[in-house]
Amino acid sequence: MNDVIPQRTRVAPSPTGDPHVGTAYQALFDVAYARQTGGQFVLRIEDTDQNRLVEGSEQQIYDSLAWLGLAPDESPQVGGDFAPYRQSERLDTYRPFVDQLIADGHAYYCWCSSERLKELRAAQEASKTPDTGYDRLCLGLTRDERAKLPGFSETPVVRMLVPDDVSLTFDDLIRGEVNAPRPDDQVILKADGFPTYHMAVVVDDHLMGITTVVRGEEWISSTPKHLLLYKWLGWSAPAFAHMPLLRNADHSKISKRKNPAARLMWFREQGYLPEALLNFLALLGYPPVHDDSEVETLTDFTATFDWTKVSTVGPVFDTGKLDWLNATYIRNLPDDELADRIIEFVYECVPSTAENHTQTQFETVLRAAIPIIRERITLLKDAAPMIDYLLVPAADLTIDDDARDALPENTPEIIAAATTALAALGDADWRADAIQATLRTSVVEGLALKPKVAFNPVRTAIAGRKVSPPLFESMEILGKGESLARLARLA
RNA sequence: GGCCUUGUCGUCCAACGGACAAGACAUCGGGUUUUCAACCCGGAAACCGGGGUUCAACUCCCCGCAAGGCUACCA
Repeated sequence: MNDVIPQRTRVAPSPTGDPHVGTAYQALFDVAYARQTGGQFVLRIEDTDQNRLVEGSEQQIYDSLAWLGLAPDESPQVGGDFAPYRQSERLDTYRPFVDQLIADGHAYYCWCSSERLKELRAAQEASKTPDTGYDRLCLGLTRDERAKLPGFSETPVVRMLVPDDVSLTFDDLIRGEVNAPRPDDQVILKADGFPTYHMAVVVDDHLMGITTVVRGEEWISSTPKHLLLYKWLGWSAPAFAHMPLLRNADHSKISKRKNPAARLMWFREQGYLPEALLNFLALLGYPPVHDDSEVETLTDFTATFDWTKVSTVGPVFDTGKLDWLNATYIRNLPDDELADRIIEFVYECVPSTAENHTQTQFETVLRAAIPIIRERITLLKDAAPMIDYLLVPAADLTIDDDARDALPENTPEIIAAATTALAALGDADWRADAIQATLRTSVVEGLALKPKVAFNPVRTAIAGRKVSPPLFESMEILGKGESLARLARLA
C-alpha cells in the first residue's frame, strides 16, 4: 500500500434525458477507487450526439451526483485543469487527431450515403453472411472518383481502417483477460463534424489523464477499437474495468421503460435517503464489507475496495433490500435530522402537503410525532400521510368505513368511560403515560375488557382508522381539548 | 445470423479442489404488544444439463442449453 499510484477515474454520461442509475453505480466505483488511491474523480459530459440532447438533463446530472455525495473533483460545473469538460466544446481538439490518422493511413474518408449503408446491411442480413460491416467501397478513392459511384453523399465521414491483425484481447481489472469481437471500420468523425463516442472518448481520456476507465459491460465489444486508436496515436491506454450491467426483473439491461428505478431522480422523488441508495448500490455486484452486517458507509467501502471482488454477473435491480436499508437508515437518524429531511422532502417533492397546512403547524406536529412514526416509515414520502389525522380539527376528521364497521357493540359505553376519566385529568398531566394509565383504570379494568377491545373505539375516534401510530402519544400531541372533541364524535 | 460475456435460494451475495453449500432482503410460522410497525426466535428455499479431469468437484476442461450485450454518422 506504499506504492499506490493516484488514479484518475471518470464518469461520462450523455445529457440525453433523466440521469440513469447506471451512472451513479459507476460513479460509486469511480469514487471509491479514486479516493482509495488518492486520485481524482472526473465528470465529463458526452454530448456528441446533438440530436438526442435534452435540455436540463446536464444540470440534473450534477444535482443527482451531488445529492448522492458523489460530487466530482472536476466537471464542466466546477472546472479543473483539463477544461473544457464538455465534448461539444472540444471539437477543435479532436480534428487534428483525425487528420493525423488520415495522414498516417489509419483512417479514410467515406462518402457513402446512409441509404447505401442501410441497403448494404439489409443485404448482409439477408445473405446470412457471417461478416457484417462496411464494405470499404470508398477506401482509396478520391472524392471525384467516388462521386461517380452510386449511393454518394456530398458530406463525408471518416472511418478507421481496421487492420486484419487487430488485437482482440485485453486485460480487464474485473475480468482478467477478455476477448472481444473484431471491429468494423468504425466511423470516428461524423458528417456534422462531431466525433463519435469512440474517437472522443479516447482523445479525452488521454488528454484528461484518465488512468482507469470504469464503464458498463456493453463496451467490451468496442474496446478493441479504442485500443487501436491509442496505439495509432502513440498513447498508452488506461486500465479498463467493465462493470456488470444492472438488469430489469426480466434480466434485460435496466431501462426506464421497464423499471422506474432506472431514473436516478426517482429515488429522491420516492423519499429514499441518498446514503441508503449508495449502500444499496455498493451491494450490487459486490460483497458486503462487513461479515455481520450489510449496512456500510462509503468510507468502509472505499477503504476495502478491490476490483477483483466485483462480480461479472449483471445483478437484477430489485428494490426490496433497498427499502429495508432505507427504513434502517431512517430509524438510525436523530429526531431533528429525520424531521429536517422529511420537511425538506415534502416541500421539494410533495408541495401539496405544504399547501394543505400552515408550515408551522405541519412542522410542529411532525417534530412531535417523529418518535411514533420513525419505525413505521420506509420512505420519506410515507411520513406526511401517516400523520394526517393529527393535522385536522376534530370536525374534519374522516372516520374510515372499515374502522366504523369494526367498532364493538359497547362502543358508547367505552367512550363514555374514557371521556369521563380523561376529563378529570389535569392539563399538566396530559402526557402519554398518564393517559394510558387513566384509560387502563377506567376502561380496561373498569369495564373488565381486554386492552385490544377497550382501545379499539378510542383509536378510531382519535385517528379515524383501524391502524395508526401509537394512540396515547397521539392524544398527547393533539392535546386534551382536541382529544375529547374527537371522543365526543363517537359518543 | 455472427461475435462477445455470463449461469449458486424469489432477489443480493459468500464458498476461489476436501463443510449437512453460509449470510442478508423478501416470504412463511411463533413470541412480544393498545392497532400497525420495530424487536426476538424458528421454518422453507439454490449449485442450468450432460460428459470428462481428479482419491475428491459449486469450484478445472469440453459439449449442450439458457440469459444478456454488441453487431449505428447512439452513447
